[in-house]
Order: sequence, then C-alpha cells, then structure tokens
Amino acid sequence: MNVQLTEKIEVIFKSTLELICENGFHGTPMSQIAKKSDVAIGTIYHYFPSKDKLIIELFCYCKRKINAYIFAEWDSSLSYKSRFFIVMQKFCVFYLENTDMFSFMEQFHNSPYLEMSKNSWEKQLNEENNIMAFLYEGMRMAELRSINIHILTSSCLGVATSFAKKIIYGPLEFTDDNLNEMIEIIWNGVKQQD
Amino acid sequence: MNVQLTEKIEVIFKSTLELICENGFHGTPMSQIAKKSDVAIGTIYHYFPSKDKLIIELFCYCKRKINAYIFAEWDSSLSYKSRFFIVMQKFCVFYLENTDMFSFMEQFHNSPYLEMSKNSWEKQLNEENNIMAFLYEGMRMAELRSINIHILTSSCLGVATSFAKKIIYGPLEFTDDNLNEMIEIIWNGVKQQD
DNA sequence: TTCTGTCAATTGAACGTTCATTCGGTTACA
DNA sequence: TGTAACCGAATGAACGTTCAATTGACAGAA
Repeated sequence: MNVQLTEKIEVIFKSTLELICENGFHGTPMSQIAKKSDVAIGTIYHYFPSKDKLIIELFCYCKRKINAYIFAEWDSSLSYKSRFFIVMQKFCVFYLENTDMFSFMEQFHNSPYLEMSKNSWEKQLNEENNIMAFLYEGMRMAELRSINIHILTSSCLGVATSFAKKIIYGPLEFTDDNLNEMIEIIWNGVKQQD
Repeated sequence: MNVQLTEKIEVIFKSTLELICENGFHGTPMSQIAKKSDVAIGTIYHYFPSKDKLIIELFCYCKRKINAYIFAEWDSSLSYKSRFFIVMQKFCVFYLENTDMFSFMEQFHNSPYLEMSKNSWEKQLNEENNIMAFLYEGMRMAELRSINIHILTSSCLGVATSFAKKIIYGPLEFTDDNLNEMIEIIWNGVKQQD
C-alpha cells in the first residue's frame, strides 16, 4: 500500500461521507461517489468489493479517527474529573468539527449495517472500548458511582451524542458554556455522590 | 374515514414498521409492504401519494402513539420528582415494548427525512414538546437546575434513548433496577443541587 | 323491495428509471 | 514484460409509480 493509494482511498471515503451526510445511504449511488472522488466507478470496485463493504470500511475508518483524536496527548497526571471533562469535550468537539462523520455514524448505528458488520470492528481498538475502560477506572478509583458499566457508558455517550445532535440540526449554539453545562450534568449524574 | 379504512392504514403502518426495523429504509420495497399488509400495491398508493410520504406519515403516527402513552393518566398531585421518574420510565418502557417503532424512529431521526418533513409534525402535539414543557415546569418549581432548555431536554432524552438502544441491540438486560439506575443518573444530573 | 347510477376502494401487470456491479480494455510503472 | 491501477460503457435486476379495469357500498328513484 503506497502513499498514493492511501490517498485515493481517503478521497473516496471523504466523498462518500459528504454525500451520505447530505442524501443518506439510498440517496448516494456509486456513480456519484465516483464523480465526486474524481475517479472511475471501476476504481472504487478495485478497492472495495461492494458498496456495502465500502460503507462498513468507512465506519471503521471513522472509529479509528475519533479514537485517535480523543486519546491523543493523554495526560494521566491530571485528576480523574479533569480527564473526564476532557474526554467528553473531545468527543463532542470531534463530531462538531466533523459533522459529516457524525451524521454518517448516527445513520450507520441505526441501520441493519451495524449488526451486519460487528465482526469487522468489535475487536479493533475503538473509542467505545477505550471510554469504557476509562469509566471502569473511575469506578475503581471511587470517583464514579459503582454501577453497571453499560448504563454508565450509554449515559455518558448518550448525553454527548444528543447534545451534538441538538447543535448540528437544532437550535442550540456551540459555546464553551453550553458544552460545560452539558458535561456537568452528566458528571453530577455519575460521580460518587457525597 | 370509516373504521375499516383506519384499520387498513394501521395494517400498512405496522407492516412497514416491521420491515423497516428488519431491513432498513432501502431494504423495504413497496412490493414487500404490500405483500405483508395483504393488500395490493395500488391500494397503498390510494392512501399515500408516495413511499416518502408514507414514511413521513408513519413517523407522525409513532409520535402520536408515544405521546398518548406517556401523558395518559397524568397525576399532577404527585411530587415533581415522582412525575419525572414516571415520564422517563414510560418513555423507555414504550420503546422497549415497541422496539420496531424505536428502530424506525431512530433511523428516521438520522436521515434526510427529518429535515424534509419538519413542517408535517413540528406544530403537532408531540412528546418532545410536552416533555420540554414538563422540564420547564421543573425549572420554575426550582426542582431542576436553571439551564438552557435544549441542553436539559437533550440530556434527559439522550440518556433514555441510549439506554433503550443498549437493551435492544446490546448486552444490557431490562430490569427495574437497571431502569431506575439510569433515571437516577440523569435525575442527579439535572436536579437542583443541594 | 328492487333497480340504477355514482364514486370510493381495490387490484396487479406493465412501464420507465435508477442503480450496483461487471468486464474488456488502457495506462503507469517497476 | 508483467502487474497493479485505472477506466467507463454495458448489463440486468430491482424498484417506485402508473393506470385501466373491477368490485363494493350505498343513496335515491321506481
């Protein structure tokens, strides 16, 4: 896999992302992806065996991206609370700066693709596993309430996700105040009560 | 609109729901909806001008259903906290008892249909407006923290939604304990801190 | 009660379009 | 000279939608 090849695949990924964000899965034919990528249809099929596989690989690509973003420059000397705020913040900021990825991921998460593709990404390094591990740590350190890990994870990510959605599609403005307000809500919800 | 007519439309709605839940929007052709509804394709087009319109009307139908469910038997003599727990509980229970509606609504919410159809439902009585009003009331009564209403709404519904998702698709079991755990998290997050 | 006219409800074969995918061929380059 | 990258017209299946024909319900006339 040389450099140029990786670049071409990224172009295809990015075009697909934009198109799906705007028109949804059914609204984006391979022909349009090819045109937007400045590539022949055949070229796409040279790299991906089918449209489905392309979309599933794109999902993995997005997971890798957000994972890299959130857990880059990890400073374990900070307090747990600080790190909690940073993780949540980064999660939101990433999606708000990459709204087409957000839109795509949300569509994917609520489509039959998800079940279809679990093998492809479940065992990979991904942001959800890492966040889960981070929340486990919080429980061990008695910073977070000791509760079912899935409730904990889904609560944190659920709040962050619907916050991002309200900003992208809705009437909410993206300000530091709003962001912190949201994170405080969920922090108050999950922290060890005093 | 006589009884039989309403019934036929409901059959079409329910079939569509099941099929979309299982196969997604693109995976459910009109021909299959017709077959599952025991009705000719032409009949569907007698009631709905297009597949898109059918799906949008189905969305409104679901909104009406959940709204009716949550706000039936409203007992305003209960404490605010009790009513908060009931609203959240009903929201979850409804979707967990109607998982195909949940799957459909989530797909719809993250598709271009949403923008396309805002006029059709924005001014109708719907569960989100009612929940928002209920949260406003909580702020007025100083039971909830005084914060941006959209952050408040999206936090509450975000947690409940991702909780339901974890149960439907994931590894979480539906028990009263889990449900209460989740609601307590968000209640601790949004209540007036003492 | 019976007949008749009207229109809504219903049917499904047929149509035209769109789309994912294929494949025979060309180019770039090692 | 061989191989990987690349091209895009052609293919065929699938799908949304149409429409001419049929049935059913029923109101009013005889």
